[in-house]
Amino acid sequence: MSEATKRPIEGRSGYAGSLSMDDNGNEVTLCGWVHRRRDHGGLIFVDLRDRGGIAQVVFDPTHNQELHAKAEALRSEFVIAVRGHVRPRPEGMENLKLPSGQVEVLVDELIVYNSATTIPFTVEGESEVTENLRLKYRYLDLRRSVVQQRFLLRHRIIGWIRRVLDELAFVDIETPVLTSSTPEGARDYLVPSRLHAGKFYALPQSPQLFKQLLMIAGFDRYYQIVRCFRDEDLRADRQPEFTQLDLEMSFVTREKIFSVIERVFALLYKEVLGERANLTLPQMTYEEAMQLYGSDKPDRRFDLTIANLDPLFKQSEFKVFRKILDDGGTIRGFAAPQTSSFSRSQLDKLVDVVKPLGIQGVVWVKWADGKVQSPIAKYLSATESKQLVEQFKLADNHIAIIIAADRQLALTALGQLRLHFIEQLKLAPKKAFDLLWVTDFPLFIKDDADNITSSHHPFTAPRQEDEANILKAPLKVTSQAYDLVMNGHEIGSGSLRIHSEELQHQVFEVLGLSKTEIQSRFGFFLEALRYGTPPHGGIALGIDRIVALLANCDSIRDVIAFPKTQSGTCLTTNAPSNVSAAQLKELAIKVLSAK
RNA sequence: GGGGCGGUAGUUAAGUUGGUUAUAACGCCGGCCUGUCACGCCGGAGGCCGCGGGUUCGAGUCCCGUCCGCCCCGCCA
Repeated sequence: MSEATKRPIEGRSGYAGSLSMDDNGNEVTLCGWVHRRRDHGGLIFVDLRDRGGIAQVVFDPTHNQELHAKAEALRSEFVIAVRGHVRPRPEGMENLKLPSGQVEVLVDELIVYNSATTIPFTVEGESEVTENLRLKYRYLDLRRSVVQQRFLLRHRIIGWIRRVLDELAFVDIETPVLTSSTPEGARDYLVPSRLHAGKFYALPQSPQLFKQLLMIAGFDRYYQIVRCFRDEDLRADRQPEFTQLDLEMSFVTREKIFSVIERVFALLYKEVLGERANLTLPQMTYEEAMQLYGSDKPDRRFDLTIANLDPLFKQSEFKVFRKILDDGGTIRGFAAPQTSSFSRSQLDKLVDVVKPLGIQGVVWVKWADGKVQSPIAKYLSATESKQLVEQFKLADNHIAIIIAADRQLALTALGQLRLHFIEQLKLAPKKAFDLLWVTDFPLFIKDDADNITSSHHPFTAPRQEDEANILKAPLKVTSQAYDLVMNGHEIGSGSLRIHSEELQHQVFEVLGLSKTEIQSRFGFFLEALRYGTPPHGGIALGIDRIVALLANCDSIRDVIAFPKTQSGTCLTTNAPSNVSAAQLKELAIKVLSAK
């Protein structure tokens, strides 16, 4: 038994990373992991790591022979505590890379709480380890400083959100996780009910109806940072369970809701950028966004906006373009600086991205050596070429992409190509973050099977002037829905809600629900609307996406402690897993096939 | 459901037209070293080349299937 274990160390005096000259001469106790050991035969240096960072601790045989011998057995990731005195490093031996690099701790006591076998990958730095290994050993991955920083940021972001909303008199209320299926469009996760054989709970895709009921109850301002579930295929920005800031307000205008969110983001910007941001975010209608960016979530950090070329080609001799126009189609395009040089065939290939959309007529035009180069160059008149160059302000070696097609198709395709070119040409964004509101979405859209569905969700209010047209011309109705868009990602979505039973019933009718269906699924809600429902509205923000963007991560997996893989499994725990026959029997469930 | 990329020591990668004993770096183990901080020097161990089949005298390499991971389309308001 060493001296140390006879006199147990009682708690740490602080975090390793925060040691500085202010602690000079003080006795400190540090607890953590052996980050690295440098054994000089004589002196042994150990980088002790904890949540706060790293401090160098020194074992000197001339100071304590026994302790030095003990330190020789230390290895990476051993869990230790040391007590010792802080002293300045010798002249010229300071480590400027380390915040605590001015000082070190000469150790008087050492406890080894636990050894560690060689870990699968190093905790040090931003080592490139494949993600499946990182996820299998996520608890080791989470020891790494860069990874830890993201979760500390996430914690601070959520802290700011709660403080702002608390200040604005919002009430945090929890809603059920075991609930009934609500029509958010996505597939539900189902939970079998043991007490009601054959019946299922659904995990919430959002607490939509509950928060509206809370408005009817009179809470006036509600929020919740809440887990939501959607059983759909995964992506870099989509996980089956994700965290939402869900909020709802009564007696409110759209602008009031915007201002609450803008206040939140002012603080988040300050947290991340250290600067106070503009409190009023720009707004753009859905229509404008589609026209200029070919997307309802425009990435305005880049120019390359889409232009309408109909007037230019109105009188064109080029039959292909003329025919499209005569058939009620449109000709649109955007221009891009060609930062790297692409050959004809490379340009042809770049444009292939939109083939799956069914676009045939994608045409590139390159301005080089004072003339227009393009597969269709010979069909264009001199005036048309000249106007094209002028309209797009084409400088040398710039390119323009033109699509002639049905309006919706042309815009969506150009929107995709625009993003594709930004990526391929490695264009630099104009700023780090761009936030805006996209407003005035259509209330309904047609799906592939030509059915009418809600473009937001069925509880979204139409514009007041459109209310009368709901049943007559539903597809022409504009909603009071809005999205919050950051750097081309939808990070929030909300609306003013319907608060009249009659209107709500009409919307269900438009969606093709029968009277019985409406009654059985939403009867409770329609009834609730009868008992004095205030006008209300709200929004839900995707916390994972926001944190990922602010932390400059490519995937929301990087800001979720234990995320799922693309096939929905958890590599740390191996979920989902088999259950016993007894469990299934209890739930009255028979599994038809299993892998 | 579909398209693309990847899987080789503990880790990250290289591995040519199929050809002797599958390389390197880091890590690991042992030795030496009193001012290092990516410590240094010397030595050593370490392989189901994702898995299964096929072609071949011979497969990490070619073919088929399959599993896992990632990106995307569909899907997800």
